[in-house]
Amino acid sequence: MLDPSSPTSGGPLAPAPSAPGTWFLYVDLDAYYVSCEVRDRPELADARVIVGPPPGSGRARGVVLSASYAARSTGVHSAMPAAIAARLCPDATWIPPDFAKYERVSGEVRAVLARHAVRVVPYGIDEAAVVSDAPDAAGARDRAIRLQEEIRRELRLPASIGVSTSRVVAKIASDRAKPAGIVVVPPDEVAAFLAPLPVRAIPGIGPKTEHLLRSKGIETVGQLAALRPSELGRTLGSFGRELHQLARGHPTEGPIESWEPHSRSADRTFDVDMEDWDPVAAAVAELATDLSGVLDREKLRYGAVGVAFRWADFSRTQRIHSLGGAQEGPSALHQEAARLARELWEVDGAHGRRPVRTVSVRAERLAPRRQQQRRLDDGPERRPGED
DNA sequence: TCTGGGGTCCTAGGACCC
DNA sequence: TCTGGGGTCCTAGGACCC
Repeated sequence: MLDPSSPTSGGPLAPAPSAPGTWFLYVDLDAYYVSCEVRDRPELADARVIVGPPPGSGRARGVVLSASYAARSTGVHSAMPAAIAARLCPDATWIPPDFAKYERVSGEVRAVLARHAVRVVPYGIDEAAVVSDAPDAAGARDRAIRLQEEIRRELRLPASIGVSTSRVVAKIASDRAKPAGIVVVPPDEVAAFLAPLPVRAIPGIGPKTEHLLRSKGIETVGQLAALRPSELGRTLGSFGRELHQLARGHPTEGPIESWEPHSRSADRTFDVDMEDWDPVAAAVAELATDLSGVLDREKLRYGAVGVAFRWADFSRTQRIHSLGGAQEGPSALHQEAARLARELWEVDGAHGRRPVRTVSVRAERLAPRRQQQRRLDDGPERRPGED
């Protein structure tokens, strides 16, 4: 339910307990997509820029992916519906996203980070934890200053950096460093640094948990620290206990482990909510084909297939089916996706009486394809010609 | 004037087995 | 004739993150 350290892509679940002298430099690129675009169009440097589907571009639905700080001053923020952003900031320059560019630049950033790191652990396209050895806080700060300067000079990108001896504290510090700053939190200052912050500053506390805590009169991390651990554990489970430790200045983090993807999915939102089965079925088939291509490229097998519908009222329903063993190739994916979608449509959607907004096809329980270890396979193997 | 696309983790109930 | 506890798998839903 509550997730203290959910990575987005390419990162491990939890970073390492620091060996003596180990510091985390948590690097967060400011307004990343916008900054990538401004790099190529310097005349927009201080302008109100929004990366997202330009209003009136034909994409009927969409959200702001990234907004420049000038645009944010009008109230625009990431994930805001594009139509609302257009009203708040009518003179914005809109730029359609170019994800290939953002991926490429992200790789360039990682290369720079690697020069200063024992290890670089990416968390999504625009964040990374740089694990670095430094004698003390001053040494770690010097390294952060050099890093930030190199990213600015060589890549023309602004970055904020949080520095501490735990990953989660470094991340929280990087948020406080925005834009383009550096915040260093030595280990003996963690509790004092966190105490005045709103509970939302902690990754894993979102709107729901914030509301729940507020209903108990808790608004700051310092107030969290003052609670009895059992109180927090009762309300928030295992996350509550970790939260309590963190609030008191003792972040608990597991070791960095090698990380493999657990699922891959493909989604499509229709321009208008669908009340007919045929276009829904066609979309499911296309998504299954796309997804199958992704799994092929990544040499992955899958052990379960899921389909989810987001309905016109924005609620979501999903169906997952376990295949009883790892499969590869498109046929099981197509077949199961079609069957599950039909079931959702007929049972949960009452044959179109609940129009569908978004369809999503997912492959789960991924495992690398293995050529040479058949004995160890725990599921049915597909042989040539079996389809 | 409404809400993308891609992910992770946790919880909980029921089935099933020993 | 009635009732254990433990473990695992499956499925659905919820919260959160970039």
